[in-house]
Amino acid sequence: MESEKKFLEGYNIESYDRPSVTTDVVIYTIRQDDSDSFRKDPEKRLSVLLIERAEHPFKNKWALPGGFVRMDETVPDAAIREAKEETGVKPSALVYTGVFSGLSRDPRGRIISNAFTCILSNNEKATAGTDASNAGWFDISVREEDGQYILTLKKDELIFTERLQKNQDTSGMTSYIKCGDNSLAFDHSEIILTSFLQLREKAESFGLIFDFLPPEFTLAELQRVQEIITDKASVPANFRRKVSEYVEETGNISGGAGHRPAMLYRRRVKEDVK
Amino acid sequence: MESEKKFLEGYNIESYDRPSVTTDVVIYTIRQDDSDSFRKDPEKRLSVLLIERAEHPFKNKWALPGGFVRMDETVPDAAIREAKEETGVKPSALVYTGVFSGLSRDPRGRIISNAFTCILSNNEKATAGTDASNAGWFDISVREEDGQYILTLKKDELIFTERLQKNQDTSGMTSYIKCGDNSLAFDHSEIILTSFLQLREKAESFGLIFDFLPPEFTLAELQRVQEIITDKASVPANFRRKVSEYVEETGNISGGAGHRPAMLYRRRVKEDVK
DNA sequence: TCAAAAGTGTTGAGTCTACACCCATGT
DNA sequence: ACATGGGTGTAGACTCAACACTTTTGA
Repeated sequence: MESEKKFLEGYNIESYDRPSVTTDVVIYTIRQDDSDSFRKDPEKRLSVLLIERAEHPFKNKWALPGGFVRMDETVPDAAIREAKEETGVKPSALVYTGVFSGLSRDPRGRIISNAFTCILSNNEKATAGTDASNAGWFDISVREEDGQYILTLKKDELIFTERLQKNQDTSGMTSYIKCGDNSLAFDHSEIILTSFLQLREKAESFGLIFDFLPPEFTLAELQRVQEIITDKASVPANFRRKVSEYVEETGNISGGAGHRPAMLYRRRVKEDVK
Repeated sequence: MESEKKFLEGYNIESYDRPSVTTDVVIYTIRQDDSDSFRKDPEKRLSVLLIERAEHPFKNKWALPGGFVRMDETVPDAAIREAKEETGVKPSALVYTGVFSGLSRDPRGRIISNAFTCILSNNEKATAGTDASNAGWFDISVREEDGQYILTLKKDELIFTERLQKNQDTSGMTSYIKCGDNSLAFDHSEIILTSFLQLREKAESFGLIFDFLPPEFTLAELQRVQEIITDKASVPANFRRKVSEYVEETGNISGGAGHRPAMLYRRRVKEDVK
């Protein structure tokens, strides 16, 4: 097409006002304390990676890993790059979370962020943070109280609590609006809540829970992951029956844990015909 | 914070290379033919709004409504504006669909699009297109054939067929890749497929189907909407029982069709305690 | 020996599907 | 009258939560 070629030669995209684009990543993992009893499973907690900002804006506040999307990478690639930079590990389960584009979400100017959720399996030993930045895992919990969500992030003595109000605009878009002041940078508490609610919903139907574990795992480990995320206990006998359609036996046996060894399973790849 | 203020004064966001941001909107409605029998329900079809591009790039190709996000509006607001411009009506059910950020998706340069799905209730009489643009409703259907999705869009004699391959990258992001040449502009066939699969999944669990109908409707109408989208028939007796938790009676009665009048229902607002 | 977890079996409640059947209407 | 959609009832299949019970290990 000759005329299209000519059009493109005359077209300069730089000549229009436009926003900047960043990506932010909510990285989850499950951490455990050292065991107190030799037999008992150590307590495990769902955690999110945050970074203490070394530079303005929001200097010294904690924020999600993230940054500007480069000209030569897609948005998901940028998210993977950010996650790898902060943990040293390529995350699994990159899931799209949403756009965050409030007009004053960033004091530097008009910046639109595309947020992703991803998961680090607990056998990868991630190095939280680079030399340049101070990073840390925060235990996350969310509870609902008269229509508001209360998000709590906790790392040792550092505790952030944010109240967020669910909002449906006239077109049916749902978003979450902070009540009160920032304890996290930007609108990151909204991003984290959005991401967490997505994660919890998927985990209830056995989605994303496999990504927290190594390729081979016991059903009890898998059940524990689901329970930690959804905050709902289930009966082992029932869990193993419901999950059976998603897993298959490896033939290997776990051992060395003060009790009867368990069959190791792997995730079932395809939807096999029944 | 004095130092933050100073930082921001020295910060010029314009000095960085950055992509442009657009939004594209997949607008659905359900259309019906004129009735052939006085009694029988007219046949209904799910349709998507497309616009024939008047300008380069992709001049004379059909594309989704969309455009650049302005500096003074959020991304969802831009989507609502675009939808209103092309239909004259404010759409309901704006749902986030995804980011599309392939490096060469737009010949004008690096452009990232955030796509939305929205729905026009069939009682609004939308005026497809503005004076400036040629717009039209295309019947949409998707079928699966040995692992590929086949998307068909049809308006009178105009028929577009696109084959798309499901792709999971190593991080678990799923996307759909066109096989063969473009019959639609940009990567819009991928956006439409992504949107449609989301719509169908939600419709199966009674999501989004209400937005195709006026505020008061009969259960048969609602059932028809679900059947059109999911392409699965259900038994009326069972449908009405399953849907009962999402609706409530209005007390009004429909009439004037060649058969027994039906109770009109509305969407139930809250999750009432049982 | 025994605490802890692995794993199987069973029962009763509830849900879902398919089908049979009657109702009300406008032409 | 009758085709068409509105609406209720129900038997059998299936699913699921809860609980009882046996097995196997390492210290």
